[in-house]
Amino acid sequence: MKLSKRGEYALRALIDLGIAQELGWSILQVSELARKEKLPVKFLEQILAQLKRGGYVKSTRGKLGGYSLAKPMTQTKFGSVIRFIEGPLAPIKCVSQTAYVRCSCPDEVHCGLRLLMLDVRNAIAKILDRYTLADIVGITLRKLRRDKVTPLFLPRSTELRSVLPPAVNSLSPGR
Amino acid sequence: MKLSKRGEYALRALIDLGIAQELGWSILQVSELARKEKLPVKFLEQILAQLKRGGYVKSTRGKLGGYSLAKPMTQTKFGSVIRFIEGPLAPIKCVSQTAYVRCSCPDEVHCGLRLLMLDVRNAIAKILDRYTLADIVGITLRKLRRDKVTPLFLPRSTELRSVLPPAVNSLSPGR
DNA sequence: TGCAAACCATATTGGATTAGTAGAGATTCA
DNA sequence: TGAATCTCTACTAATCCAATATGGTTTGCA
Repeated sequence: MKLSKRGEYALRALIDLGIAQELGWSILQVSELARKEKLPVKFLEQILAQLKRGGYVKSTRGKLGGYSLAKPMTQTKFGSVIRFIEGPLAPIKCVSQTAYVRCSCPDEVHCGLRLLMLDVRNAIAKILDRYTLADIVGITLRKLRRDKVTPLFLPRSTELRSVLPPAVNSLSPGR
Repeated sequence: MKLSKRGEYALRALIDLGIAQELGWSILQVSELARKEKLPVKFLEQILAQLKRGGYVKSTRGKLGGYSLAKPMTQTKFGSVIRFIEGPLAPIKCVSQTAYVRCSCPDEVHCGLRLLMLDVRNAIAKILDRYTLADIVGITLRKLRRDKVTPLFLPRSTELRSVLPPAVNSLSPGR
């Protein structure tokens, strides 16, 4: 029932890009993302390239380049991303809705295991196909604000710092 | 989110042993189990040995030996078996109830991914920790009877056949 | 123009896991 | 004794995982 590191990092990156976007950053560099989440840069690079091929992020090259979200956060469902990175959500393929394969059991119709795993698959899909990046980014930001924590995307050069949205350290503190 | 073959075969074997028990067989041989489910004998042998170490089945050696369930079916929860064979149910360790490990993210409390995965973990655990072998065996048998299908554990010797419960082919046909 | 900072593409690697296979040994019943 | 069963250990081929390595190409700017 495991999410691979690749999948985990992909989701982390998307959420961070979402938070950044919400705070007014148009773009984040791989190095910045890697530093914030403490991930290996080159591995994350690969993952972002994959996410780009999947249409979840877009990139601009060259100096001042980086990655940003390719579409509205409400349109990125976690189920979709995880299926793209990891494969079907279903624990066994004979209960997958998106990648069904008949299993080796002699009588699929009366297979109790199948019934159980179908339940599990549905429970997973119900969550992952409902929540979008917008939901999680929203929740995260609300929690951060409530606890008065500043989400930090530290720029590395003074030039960049001057482009930061001025209100970063004084976001409406919530209730 | 995958269940390994090892895990799948383990659950299949337990369900079959349960069905057999319910139909009056006291014991099943590995070879018989393997034939019914079309699994590699030697691999299944290993798995059953593991299930025995976990206290889920018991064995008797020698001729006429085989495997049977070690405890009442109501006491074998699927969550327990899967944890034993496969490890924690949680997609990432920082949301595992039984095998928590802190993850590498900088701020666990405000991690949106964690929140999402916690939801997934709970949904999985809710199902797998609720259903017992008794439930699934019961459901399977009801379905088989309703459709008038005979669950076959064909004995290979005539000696054994004479010990079969006589009512196998005339189980109460259900509604 | 040149250079540094970014993304892009492909190959390689070490380790772990998966899904078995192989073979000899121990136990039991007839 | 012999056949049928479980038991134990070792081995393996293939795949996947999580990176790492290397060398590109593109772009902004001094």
